[in-house]
Amino acid sequence: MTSIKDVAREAGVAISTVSKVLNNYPNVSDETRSKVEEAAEKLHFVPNAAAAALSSKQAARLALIINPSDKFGIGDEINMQYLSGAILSARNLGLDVITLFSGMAEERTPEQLQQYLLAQSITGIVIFSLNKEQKNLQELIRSELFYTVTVDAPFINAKSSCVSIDNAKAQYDVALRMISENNASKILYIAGAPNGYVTDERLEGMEKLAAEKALSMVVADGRFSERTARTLTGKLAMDRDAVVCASDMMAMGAMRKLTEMDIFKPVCGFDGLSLMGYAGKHMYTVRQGFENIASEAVKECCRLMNGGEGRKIILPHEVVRMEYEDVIR
Amino acid sequence: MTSIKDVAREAGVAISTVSKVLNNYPNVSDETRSKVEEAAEKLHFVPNAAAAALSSKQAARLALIINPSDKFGIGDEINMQYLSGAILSARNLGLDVITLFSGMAEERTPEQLQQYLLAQSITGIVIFSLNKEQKNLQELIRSELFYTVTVDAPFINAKSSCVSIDNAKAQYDVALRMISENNASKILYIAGAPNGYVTDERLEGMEKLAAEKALSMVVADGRFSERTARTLTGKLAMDRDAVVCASDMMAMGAMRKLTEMDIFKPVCGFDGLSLMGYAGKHMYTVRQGFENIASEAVKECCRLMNGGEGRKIILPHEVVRMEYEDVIR
DNA sequence: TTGTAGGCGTTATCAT
DNA sequence: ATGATAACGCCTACAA
Repeated sequence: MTSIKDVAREAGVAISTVSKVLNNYPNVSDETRSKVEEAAEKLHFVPNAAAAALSSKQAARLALIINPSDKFGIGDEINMQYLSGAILSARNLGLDVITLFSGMAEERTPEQLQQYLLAQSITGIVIFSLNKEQKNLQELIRSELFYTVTVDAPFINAKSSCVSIDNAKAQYDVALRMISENNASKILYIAGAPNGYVTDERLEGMEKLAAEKALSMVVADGRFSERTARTLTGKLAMDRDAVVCASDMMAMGAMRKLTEMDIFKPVCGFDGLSLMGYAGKHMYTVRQGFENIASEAVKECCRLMNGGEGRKIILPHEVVRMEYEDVIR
Repeated sequence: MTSIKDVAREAGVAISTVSKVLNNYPNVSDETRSKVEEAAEKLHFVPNAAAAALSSKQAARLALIINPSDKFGIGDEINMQYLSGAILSARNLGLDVITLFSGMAEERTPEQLQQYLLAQSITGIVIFSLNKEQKNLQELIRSELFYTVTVDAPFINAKSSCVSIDNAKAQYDVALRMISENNASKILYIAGAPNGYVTDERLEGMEKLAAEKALSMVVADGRFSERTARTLTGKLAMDRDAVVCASDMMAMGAMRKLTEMDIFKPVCGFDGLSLMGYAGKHMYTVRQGFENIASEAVKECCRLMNGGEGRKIILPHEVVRMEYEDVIR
């Protein structure tokens, strides 16, 4: 492993000079600079990240914490996009990244978690889909020991920002679209889980729509569960015109139940999962740009690390209809 | 950040003594040991990974390279499980991990890739679902600069092992099960992509079955594409008794086409995606334990790093039928 | 059994 | 503009 020392010898200069060249410091003659660059090139020099980190040149490390819902399955599409967007963005910003699953975070005490992250030289954390039950992570955010960015959870302080789409607006938009096209006025709204921060926001959007359009609305707690949504649909959808669901998985459950009952009522979802294309019912849903969200979250974390203030970032969403032909490859 | 120095002061011993205790060296009195352990506990001491790495105690770093097929979608379930299994396993072994997407690897020259990995102090690499077109990664393996483990690709040398299920056997097993239950003798086999290493193995298993059971078999190249499988089914399935697909996505395409044509023929897939539960046709498929595979791959990489020989590891598979009730939550 | 001291590869401060 | 040199936190002979 060739080190800065070898480069210095090869170029016939001091170690510190090499360091200056490598880090683009001023006060280095062009001549010396090119000499050093040549030597580095020739020896295939690669700076040692660990050593650089040790000597205070903290190449900031980010921890990405993703939240696989229960076991794995259809919804992982979302996490994969989060990861992809975040990792790519981090590389562009020259940030080192480690990936963690939220389980690892909640399994240990807040202190252990902190220490672990410190030991890993973590300076920033991006948490995807934090929910109200993850107390450890929340405490971590509040401790302000690290710069944190939460996706879909409203935590803001001096060292933390949050990013998400406008969930209320999105829920309003997608429901409005479906209701208008189908002349529906009696709605079953299957909400998300009480422990989800987006649940309230989406419900709020729905209530606004109901008020504006004088809709009759029944609200049920679907817990983001396909099975629960299916049951609820069986019980509550009979006298309704349409079913609005706070997630695609629940929309799938609702639609399936309706099909089983051999009646058709329009259903809409939320997230834009490919799975929706398989339903064959042209359901409207909200497409969130997960990769973009993750990318922005990482950038925001970077901004915080550079002294920026914590803030709330709202990203765009889009109402779409998922067709089989569009989702298959 | 509390360091080994603080622990030493707190325990009233020398730094080196603390180090010895922490690294389980012999020749430390029980008394001193417990004194140090107490101090470490009290101060929430966690060794600094970067520093440890610097001073020859190379806490090996692993790079996980995952291969998102084209864009994101249903199949990401697999990659998430790979990631989860690998990250968990790595943590248990005390390995540091970075996650990369294969795109990043193929975008740069082999040299750039090497340099990047060296700069990151990577010593081991686990590559999931490598295919024949990824020349950069293949060159990386052959260079023997790093210890590598490939999943589902047959690369073995002094510093690399491979792990996978027995694809031939698995294809044989699942097809046999379906064929027996349906008394099928004229088969359409929709194979995977020519650039996939598992494609040939699975075909081989299928050919063995065809020979043994004297089946009439038509083989088509489905390229692991749902759309292609759909087209092929339309063209070739008419006079067949059953359709065997080398992937679940293709099985979905085949089944959908058959449904559209309003005829029923048994179809089986390969992988065990949750999506199969939504088909409502009780298709057989092969469940691979992706988490377990990833976990074993990481362990194997660790073994290589400790001087083990490169080898081939075969993990178990299981023929299952995916039911809606089993996959939903 | 315990402590001392040198070194890992960089960066940063301060002379020169 | 350049070069010594002291950290950074830890490991490891080697000395006591």
